[in-house]
Amino acid sequence: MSGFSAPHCGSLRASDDGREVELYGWVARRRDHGGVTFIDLRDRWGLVQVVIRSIGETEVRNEYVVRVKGKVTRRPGGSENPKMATGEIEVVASDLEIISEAKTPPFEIQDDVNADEALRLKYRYLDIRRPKLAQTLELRHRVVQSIHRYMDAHEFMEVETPMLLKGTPEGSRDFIVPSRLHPGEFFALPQSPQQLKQLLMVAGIGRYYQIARCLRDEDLRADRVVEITQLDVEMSFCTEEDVFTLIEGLWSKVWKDVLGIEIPTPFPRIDMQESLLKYGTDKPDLRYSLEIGDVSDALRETGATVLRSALDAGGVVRCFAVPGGRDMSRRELDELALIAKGAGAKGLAWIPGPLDRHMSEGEMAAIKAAAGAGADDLILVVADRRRKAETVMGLLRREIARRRKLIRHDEWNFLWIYPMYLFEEDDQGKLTYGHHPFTSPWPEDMHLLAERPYEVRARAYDCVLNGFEISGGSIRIHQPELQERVFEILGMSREKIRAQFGHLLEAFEYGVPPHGGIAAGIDRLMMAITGTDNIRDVVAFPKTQSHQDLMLGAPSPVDPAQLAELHIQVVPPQKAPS
RNA sequence: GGUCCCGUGGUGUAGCCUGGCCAAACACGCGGCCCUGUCAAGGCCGAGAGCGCCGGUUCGAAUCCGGUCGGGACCGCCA
Repeated sequence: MSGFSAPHCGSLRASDDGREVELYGWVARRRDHGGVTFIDLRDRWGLVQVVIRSIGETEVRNEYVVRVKGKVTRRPGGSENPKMATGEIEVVASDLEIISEAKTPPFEIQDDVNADEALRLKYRYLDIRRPKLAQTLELRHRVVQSIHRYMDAHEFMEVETPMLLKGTPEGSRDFIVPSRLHPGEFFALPQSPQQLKQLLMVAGIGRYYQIARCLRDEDLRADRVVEITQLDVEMSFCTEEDVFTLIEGLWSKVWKDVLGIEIPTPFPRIDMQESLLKYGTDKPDLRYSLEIGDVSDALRETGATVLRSALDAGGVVRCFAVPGGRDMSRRELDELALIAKGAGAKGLAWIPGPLDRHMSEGEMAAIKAAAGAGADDLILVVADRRRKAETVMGLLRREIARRRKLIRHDEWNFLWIYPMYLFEEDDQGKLTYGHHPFTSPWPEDMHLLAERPYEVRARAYDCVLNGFEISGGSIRIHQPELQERVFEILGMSREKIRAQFGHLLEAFEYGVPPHGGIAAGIDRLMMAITGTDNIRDVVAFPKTQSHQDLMLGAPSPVDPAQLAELHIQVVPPQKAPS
């Protein structure tokens, strides 16, 4: 018998009683009682207890790989272990062979051990032996399989797109790959198959999907990795309502398949601007309320100079109530202020607090009303430029929810951010696109394009789950005249457009169907499903914040000959004089 | 590009603020011995770090200061 046909350690049950088996696995734990020794044998499917009595020397240690022959037996009455899935039975060994010995691992292979993450990443193959991580990977597999079944059932065709693409100066920074055959020229790795999927629509595929790897050379966060996996979808002759229905159906199916849970559809929709105002983010977590209010107008004449000066500079004053927050210590408030300052705020005010005596009764009442504050509540107040105030309030709102345990953890809170807006203001106050330059405006807002572009709604949408942006997309522009107008408003030159999007625009001259789509980040989806706030928990081999693979030791220098072949010369960074 | 947090045996922590009582403590793990029903097995014994690295202050540094490396969180960035 080989290990392939052998039963799994973790799969044995009382119904296997009496069965002669051969098991392969790792020694998870050993309990030596002198005359009898118990071994918990582990494989991907779980643990089973092996009983060893008088079969000679059994010098097995933790993490040894062994083969055990024996008989599945019901445990003696009273010695069943209800904490183990295999706890009703045990395997009485008749033979044990050590296949491979093992050094003591650098950390204990146990779910509750909280070893340093760098160490876990270096020995990721040991980390994955921990049942929790192995189960997360399996869950991820089942989610992806469910997605494939659903997309296939709806007649979407999976088409693979190239990994070596043309670079784009727009959007995220590209990872580039040198061309050996074309000195000085480079490919770019895909940030997403965006243009290719639109070309597939021109090609008449109609319904396309792909579970695609995408790479973005940007600085990392707790919910961002360099190499992301996304479900990429595009379809022809569709409206946003079709996309909503498709994706709501998809998540319903996945939740039912994988978690056995019915989720209610359709999902609620929230206007992007409303989300930024009320929740301080474009991906609100509505498993807790803590709604933010604006009190800018009520404080125009206030005597509280810190607030007044922010307003005079064109900023806003925002606030929200911390339920029962009057019990917060000065120390805790200082910590919150530190968080606010860390996010770039000038400061944090609270009521009741030192600012009270500079404000009129009317102003205080307005703030209490806007925050919806009760008698025991404390109100947090931030005054700053609008975007900064939103960021800071969003951050504080999340922090308060965590600290005061206001999150309803049993809830799956799906929602659409819709509508979004076609244009945004960049740091220099210049107009730029909100989603991407092919996003279609709302037909009824066309008259605003020239005069009030910021008010033009976009046929773009994000799907948010428990505060994670799990997908986003849009209906694309397919009319050349409209596309040209949008480029014009964005101030893009004809040459720039030709160089970057020429192939797409040319394709559109050969009969383009109206089309739209969406991309869903599988990594963030898995974060929401598993309830982790660390994206590395749902990736088999993640990189660090500084893009390093601690296990492989990548990136690493390459041989000069290899560089020469690629016509590349390395210029070491200049160390700045200190 | 910026701000902040962390770095003590194999692992996780305590000690650091308020320098000497620390040739560093506790738990787990590891090694040996005992033990026929444990399952975080138990009992006894034992080994294992000079406190990420470099430099400074001091009679004296894990503890204070500067730099540096590594990890993490956040702002910017991520169409």
